[in-house]
Amino acid sequence: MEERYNPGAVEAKWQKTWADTRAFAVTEDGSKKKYYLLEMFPYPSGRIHMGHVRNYSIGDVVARFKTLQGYNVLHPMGWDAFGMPAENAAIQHGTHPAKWTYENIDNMRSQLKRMGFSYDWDREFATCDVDYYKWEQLVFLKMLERGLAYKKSSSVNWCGKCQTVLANEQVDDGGCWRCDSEVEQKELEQWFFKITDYAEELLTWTERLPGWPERVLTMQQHWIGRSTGCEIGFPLEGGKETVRVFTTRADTLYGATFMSLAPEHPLVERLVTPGQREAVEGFLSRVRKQDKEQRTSDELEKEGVFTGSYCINPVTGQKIPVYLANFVLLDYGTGAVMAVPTHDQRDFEFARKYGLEMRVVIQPDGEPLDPRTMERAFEGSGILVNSGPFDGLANEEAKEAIATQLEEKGLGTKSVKYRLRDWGVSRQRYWGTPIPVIYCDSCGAVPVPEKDLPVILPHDVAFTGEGGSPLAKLESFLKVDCPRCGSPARRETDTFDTFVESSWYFARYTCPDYTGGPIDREAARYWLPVDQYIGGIEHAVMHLLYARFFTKVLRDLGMLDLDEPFANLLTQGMVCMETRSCPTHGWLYPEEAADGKCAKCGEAAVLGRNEKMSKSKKNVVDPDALIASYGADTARLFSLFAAPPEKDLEWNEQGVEGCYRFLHRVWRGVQDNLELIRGAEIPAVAEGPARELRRATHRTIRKVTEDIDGRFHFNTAIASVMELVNAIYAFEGKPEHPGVLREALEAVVRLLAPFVPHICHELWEGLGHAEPLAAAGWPAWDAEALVVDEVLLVVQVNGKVRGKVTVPAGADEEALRQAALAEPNVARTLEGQTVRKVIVIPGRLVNVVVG
RNA sequence: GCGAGAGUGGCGGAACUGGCAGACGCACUGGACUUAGGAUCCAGCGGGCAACCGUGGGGGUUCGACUCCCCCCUCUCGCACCA
Repeated sequence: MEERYNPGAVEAKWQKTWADTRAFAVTEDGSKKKYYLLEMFPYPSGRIHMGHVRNYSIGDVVARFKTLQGYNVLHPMGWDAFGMPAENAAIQHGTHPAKWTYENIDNMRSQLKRMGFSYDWDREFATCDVDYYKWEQLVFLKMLERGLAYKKSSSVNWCGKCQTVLANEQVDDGGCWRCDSEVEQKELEQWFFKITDYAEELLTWTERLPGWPERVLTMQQHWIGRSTGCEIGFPLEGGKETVRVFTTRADTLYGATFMSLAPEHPLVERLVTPGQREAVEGFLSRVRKQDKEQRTSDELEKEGVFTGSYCINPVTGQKIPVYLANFVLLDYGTGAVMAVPTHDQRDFEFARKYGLEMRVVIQPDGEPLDPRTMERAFEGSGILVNSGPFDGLANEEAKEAIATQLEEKGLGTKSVKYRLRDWGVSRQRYWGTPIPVIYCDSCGAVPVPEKDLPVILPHDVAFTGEGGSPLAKLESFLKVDCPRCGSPARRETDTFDTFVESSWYFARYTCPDYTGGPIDREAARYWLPVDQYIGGIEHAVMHLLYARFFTKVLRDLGMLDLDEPFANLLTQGMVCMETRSCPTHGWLYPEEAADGKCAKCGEAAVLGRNEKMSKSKKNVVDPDALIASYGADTARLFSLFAAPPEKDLEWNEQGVEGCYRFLHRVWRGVQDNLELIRGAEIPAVAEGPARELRRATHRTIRKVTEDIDGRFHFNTAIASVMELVNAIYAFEGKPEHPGVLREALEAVVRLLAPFVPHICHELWEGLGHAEPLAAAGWPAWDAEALVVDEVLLVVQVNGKVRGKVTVPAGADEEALRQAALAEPNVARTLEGQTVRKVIVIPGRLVNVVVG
């Protein structure tokens, strides 16, 4: 063991040992309790960033802790490798997406290895490996058989100049990010997964996931958005057809004075009268120019147009006009809304704008409502009026009564609707899993037969960023014989949304080399569910909901015996950092403004807020530089110590110094006492300072154990070890109890091992242990050493601290009361006052109430 | 706009079920050691002379509120084709 702490040498030594011995490779072992720890796998963007360092440091603490506790821990790592950035790199720099991706993976793998994370690298895979995505194609075919995958028309962002589909992210302020021309909405036939079939199960299971943060479950519940209501048919005037609407407010039916349809509603074409055609066309072309972001956010001006047609309110018999409205969505409910302007704010604004009739049907207590003077819709509860036989009913009761009568008369049905929409998985892009379907002029869409899988993503294509997917231009890929009739046909050129790959990778880690199907049920039965899943809060809804959905699909396809994939979830906060900018040169990297001035012009740099690290804002910290100057252990320690995992982490370089200093301090503490403590025995009984140190040692063991296990309060766990180290330094110079000192130092090394594994393994070896630290297991605390004789009692008068008094540990309430009242400062405060009440909380405080 | 969170010294944070607000670390100040110190060790460190005042702002519940309730402000995340 070297005299001075040299992280570079220590870390290289242990990383080599771990790699050579495949220290973290695991297999199914029925004799041990399993623990599956998973962090969300990274997208191979090129280099790891501080968000990765933090995420994977958090996971590694838990993995190493559980391993030390004796669990058989599966801790895998891989790559979420399909996606847009690879294709963009190809368009901009001519690098093939595969080359770009695999090179990035090589890079990032070595960076992760340099961090000393305890991964079973034998299980590594990338989702762009054929051996991964071919199984996804198989799952798709099974879903197709079951009707869980289907095709329908849906709109996409379309740049007419580039002749290509744009992601929402590629639309800047309504314009194409590459050519800035106006983006339009275009209807395309696309593949969907029927996640709505699972809406009810996904919702009810949110009640059975106690290991998930409440806020994530709440967000998912709202996303699924179950609402009970009723579907009502409004007959078209002079026709046989009815327009079906869904409403949760059947109680307001008598106040429905017009109807709003989604612009994409299938009846639109038939409803438009010749006189209104021009107005409707104009409206539709404006709506098409609003991208999805705008349509779904409510920032845009409520706008609509009259179709020229009318339908009949089924209970009043009144003829009501049918409008198209930009805020009505085809995907939700029936795509048609009965409009009640007096009791719905959106309908109110719409009616005022177009001068439509308003009728009050619910009266609140007090001021009667008058449609002529109302300033906004009344959405509260009240008593029904103008509602025929239902007048006088409370509106909540009327919901049920009206719905029941509609059912009896065959005019409507009670029903449940969800806000959740089916999952569109088609992407008009190259770098993704090819969708295994063939189109034949006579047979239609034909699934690729299982024996013909995989449909391999071809390598040699041209990337221009224009004219749609490169696959569509590759004859050798496109041209194929129809598997059903043998006549010339063409392949599907769309690829899957990359969320599909990340919806089942956790299951593939249990059997990455399995060739009999997507998942080896035996391996999956042993390892799944994931005991602890860790990742960014930004995935609270979409990724986590899709993964839950996919698990249930795989279960129903007989591929997996599991209802929910993740038993416990930890969502970590963002890593942020201050931004700096120069009035003339814009954003500056930290090193370009080291002295508070712009390195280019000397102008004072403007210090911005803490923001999520991003290349565009130039507020990034390169983990490599950090590791080079301080080592991986310091980088890990800081990212864990600076904030609790679920909080956003604000980066500041000075805190890193403190962690580095602490590790030096630990090293010296061991090094300076090596001679003294060699072979020293831990005494059964100790007195005075030695007893205090033993108590501190065991208190720290308990604290760290409880902080890691389930609570994930790593920052306080580390703080408590720092306190123990301070106690050890204070104890030095009292060499009469070397055994107590040895016990304390060894506790520090063992407790820190999950956080800073390299230095701890080295120190453990230096302490003369033949067995590696991993074999020593996790330390237990000795309840006997924790016993205290005296406790400090806080004495308050009217809730304000007036004194403190030391009392025997087991003193009864009366003794505490006496001791409190006798405390000199308390007694002085109480002079001349009447004591009304004395509240005694044993072991904590006494509050004397006077007045 | 809708949904979900967060806000505590100069800074990051602690206070677990309502019970000493500010643990631990950074920064800063002083001291020791030293040829030297940007190393190390020790000590101090919310504001105020004090009574007291202090957990984003305002109200409430309670013997007692950072913690519970109501209103408001600010910031962060998500909003279905970024992953």
